[in-house]
Amino acid sequence: MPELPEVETIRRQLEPLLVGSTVLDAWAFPSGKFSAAVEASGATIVSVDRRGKYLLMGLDRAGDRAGDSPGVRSAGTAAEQLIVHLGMTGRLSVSQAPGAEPHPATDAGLRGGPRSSWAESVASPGSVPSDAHLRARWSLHDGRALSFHDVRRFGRIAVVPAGDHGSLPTLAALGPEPFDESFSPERLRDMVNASRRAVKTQLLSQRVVAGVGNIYADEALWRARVHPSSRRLSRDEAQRLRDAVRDVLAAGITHGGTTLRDYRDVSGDEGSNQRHLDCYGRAGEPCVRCGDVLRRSVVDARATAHCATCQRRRA
DNA sequence: CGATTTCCCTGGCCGC
DNA sequence: TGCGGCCAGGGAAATC
Repeated sequence: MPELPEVETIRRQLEPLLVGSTVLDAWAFPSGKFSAAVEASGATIVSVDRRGKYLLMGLDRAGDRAGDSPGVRSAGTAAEQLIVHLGMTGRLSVSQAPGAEPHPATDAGLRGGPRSSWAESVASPGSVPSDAHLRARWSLHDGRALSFHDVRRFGRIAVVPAGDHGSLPTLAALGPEPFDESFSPERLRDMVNASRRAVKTQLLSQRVVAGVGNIYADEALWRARVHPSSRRLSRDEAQRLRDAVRDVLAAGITHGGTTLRDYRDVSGDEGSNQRHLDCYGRAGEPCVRCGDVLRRSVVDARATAHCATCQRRRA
């Protein structure tokens, strides 16, 4: 379940691997969610950015600006964007040098065949994505390839004119980045109090702040001592919640993301933030702050944990 | 137009 | 061992 810290971890790894690479050819799984991947063929990746949980790769094509010399092109001038949302189980990986990995169409290393040196070098079996779940593959000019695997197909791929996000309404209406100045306690309080929806629902909506999913929402609310079903925030609560959202996301990035089951980074490695969770998934266990047993509930159709003692319901 | 509901997907796990 | 049933859940579309 990649949220902002997981996507940012992936972005940081992809940036040096992909910037300057040209897509020679592309393949997509036959589904409208992924078919746009082939539209990146022929383009050069000039930047790897992130907004909320969306990965945005700037694309430029030779001949887009006939007068430009190649060296003049820079990030921010991309004509198009390749947008990838990882959904629940999406994974991106970049193959090693040409020939270092078995071809997906072969069964080498799968059943009885010799295992690749790459597969042997990694610890967890889950770090090797199954070819059955390949959803898109971009062949690069130097023989490497960028692959997108997604077991449950909740992910999504789009190629759009730069900044034209009309086909992705959540991205188009995305709230501020959590570390941006504009994500202020005042804005958080105003938006939450202007709606009658539960504060956790608002955090998950992506409109109040970008990039928070179920894990980090529970963590932030617990840390800020705000009840997930609360519908109003005091000034103090808004200040605590704003700070807590930043704190838990920053910790998530520091620890390379949270791996509960599916999440892996570009190298196939797990994150370690799951060892630092205080609330998410801990219903029935004692609150590490006060000792009361964490309660389980459902908010916005999402499993929710909270401490009834620390997180008082206001309204 | 905002709020609410439904649907998309499949592997892992549980009970029988 | 096999199998039905249930759960996880972000975002888009449909509906209220």
